[in-house]
Amino acid sequence: MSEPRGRSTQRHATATDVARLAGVSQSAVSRAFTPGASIARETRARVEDAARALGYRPNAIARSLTTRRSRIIGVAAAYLQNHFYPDVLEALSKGLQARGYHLLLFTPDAARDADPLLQEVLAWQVDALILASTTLSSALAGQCRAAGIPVLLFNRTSRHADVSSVTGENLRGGRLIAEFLVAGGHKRLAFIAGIENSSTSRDREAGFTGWLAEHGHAPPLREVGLYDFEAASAAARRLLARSDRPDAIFVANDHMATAVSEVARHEFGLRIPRDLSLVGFDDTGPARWPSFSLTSFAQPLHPMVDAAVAMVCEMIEDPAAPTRHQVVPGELVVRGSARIPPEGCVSRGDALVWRPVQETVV
Amino acid sequence: MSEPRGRSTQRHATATDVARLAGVSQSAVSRAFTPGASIARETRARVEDAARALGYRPNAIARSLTTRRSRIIGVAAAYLQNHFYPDVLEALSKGLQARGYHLLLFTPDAARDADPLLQEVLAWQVDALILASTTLSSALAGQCRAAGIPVLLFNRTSRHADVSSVTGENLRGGRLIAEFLVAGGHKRLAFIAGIENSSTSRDREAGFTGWLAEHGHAPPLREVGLYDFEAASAAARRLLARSDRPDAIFVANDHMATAVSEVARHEFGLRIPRDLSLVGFDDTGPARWPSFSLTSFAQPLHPMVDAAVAMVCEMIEDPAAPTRHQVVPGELVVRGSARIPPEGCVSRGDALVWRPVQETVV
DNA sequence: TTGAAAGCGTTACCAT
DNA sequence: ATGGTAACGCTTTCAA
Repeated sequence: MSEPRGRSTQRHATATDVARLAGVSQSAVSRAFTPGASIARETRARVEDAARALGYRPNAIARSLTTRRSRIIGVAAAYLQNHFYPDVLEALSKGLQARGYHLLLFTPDAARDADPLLQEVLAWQVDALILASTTLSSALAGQCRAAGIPVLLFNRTSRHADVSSVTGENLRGGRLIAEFLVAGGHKRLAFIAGIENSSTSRDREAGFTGWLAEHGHAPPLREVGLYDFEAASAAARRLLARSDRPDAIFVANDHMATAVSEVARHEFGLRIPRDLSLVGFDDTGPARWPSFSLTSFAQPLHPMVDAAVAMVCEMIEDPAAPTRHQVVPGELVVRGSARIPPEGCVSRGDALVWRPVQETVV
Repeated sequence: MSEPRGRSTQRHATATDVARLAGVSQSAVSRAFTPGASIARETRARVEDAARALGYRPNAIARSLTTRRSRIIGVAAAYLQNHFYPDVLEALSKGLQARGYHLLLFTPDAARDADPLLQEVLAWQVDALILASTTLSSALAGQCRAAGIPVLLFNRTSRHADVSSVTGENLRGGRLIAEFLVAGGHKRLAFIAGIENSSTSRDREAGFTGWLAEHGHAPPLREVGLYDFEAASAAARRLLARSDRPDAIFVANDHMATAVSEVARHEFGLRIPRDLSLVGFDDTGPARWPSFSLTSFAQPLHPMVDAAVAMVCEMIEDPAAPTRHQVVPGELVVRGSARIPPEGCVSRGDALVWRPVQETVV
């Protein structure tokens, strides 16, 4: 071991090493690894041989420094307990990897405030940032935009900052669910919200209560479940312990809806949907299992992720592009957790969905 | 906009800009942002003011290039459907972020083979790689080690490559479950494996069948569930349709165990644990909900993640450190999905765990 | 098509 | 304690 400075015996081969071995210039090596570059067929072959021999791979970090594009996309995610997000993360990662991007994970720590997270995001020169966390203040989004980093909100929007977003049909879903429950003959409706100031929960609620109000129904009872399993369980307990217990609950997402289902059946001995109808939102994970068989407004994963990938790439290509709010259509998937109205169900693929004869358009 | 070349109006401030404004050298700026550097209190203050004024943050990419440490840790994850992994990912990310590392996500695509993934991992100069995917061949681990990158296997081991790992007590868990089921008076046992050649499934099975053999019991029936919800459901159907239907099934993880529970109750009308006992492994997610109330050998998330974080950091500090296989102790959490033996249950915290009077040591 | 050379934004090593 | 300067490994002009 006569190496004077290497901390590891394994010194990575660099483009210069390859150039020396191939008998070409270092620039030629760079060209050999640049898709559209002008290089002679034979030169490329020589470089490739040498590279193989040395186990050379272009250093992505160095490349990022010169190209000023990191090909890294930051993703701030939390609440991975909610099954929707891991699925999103996996699909996003695959989609972006196919386009040569990688996801750098930022996990907001409730203990620390958002600022250090912002600093880290900025430090890493991410090409874009995807916010898939309801928790994170929209302030972060605004600051990144201000710093010139394209930001995409996934499954949420922001009314303060002017930031692009991909969401499901939160408003329409809420309306449809109201109509569905009323058509099912329910008399005492309730809503369990997620986090109060999250756009997703607000929109779903607005659709729900909006439709009810427009059609002369009493406003629903209301509790807050904070998108959390335990908090949603507690909300359910409060609701179900009332003397005027609701006969139908719309829960702002499936994750909380499964909690409500558990409490209703196992703690209150209620039969679903005989004693209580339950409708969720997302149509993911355990909600589909027979034990829950949840009627739920679907947020179609792949269309949403595809839209997100396309938008992110577009924003990177053209940072000046105008903000867009893409809403991906879903449908109300009917299963066994809520009483089924006499009319309006049509089978679609392997699922049953509900389509009111004449949907009231907002 | 007279800027001739900027693609974005927002050009990031560099250390040179800050130096100019603060009236110091660029080296001084670097020192101001380097924790242990020797710099006068007053100089640092001047630099900090200037930095604040310009919105300056050291460029992590450039830093990585000179320090030859990216402070990025690659994590290859898949099967995020299994609730255990999202939890792991979130905890790992938090733990590493606290130590100044970030996770770069690599999602193996079943369609492509592992080689491009390796190339990408290498290109990114990750400081270490955590493999938290049962799918990925251990070949990847070996190649990374060969390239001088510290590799840590999480929730799996490899017998081919000489790679460090953090796992739960797969072997002991399997043995304990065998003992538990026999003590519960079950006569016809079955095992549902994950992926055949995954160390995790193999070890759990080896513990299970090993104990049975040592104590003169017939070998269990066996099916393969591939760690997949649908495949596990199918395995359960095959098992439960037999004329000599098992009276207890040990399923290699909770994710599959919930599938088995669904099939047993909803398709076969079996009552659990009266007609069938079920034991899983992991003690995560839906398994804890009343609907499943799964008896399961716990893999304690935080101890495992803490161990992983510590080991990764250690490996980065000292790449020559010997391989270590850390086994994090767990215990058999007793709930309602399996008949409870007359003796051996002790309450521990808010859970009931099973401790045979005199555990047979391997 | 090719090679030389100038960055990219840092850190690290020198002298001072 | 400080400033000058040489890397780090690459892409990208610019001439040839």
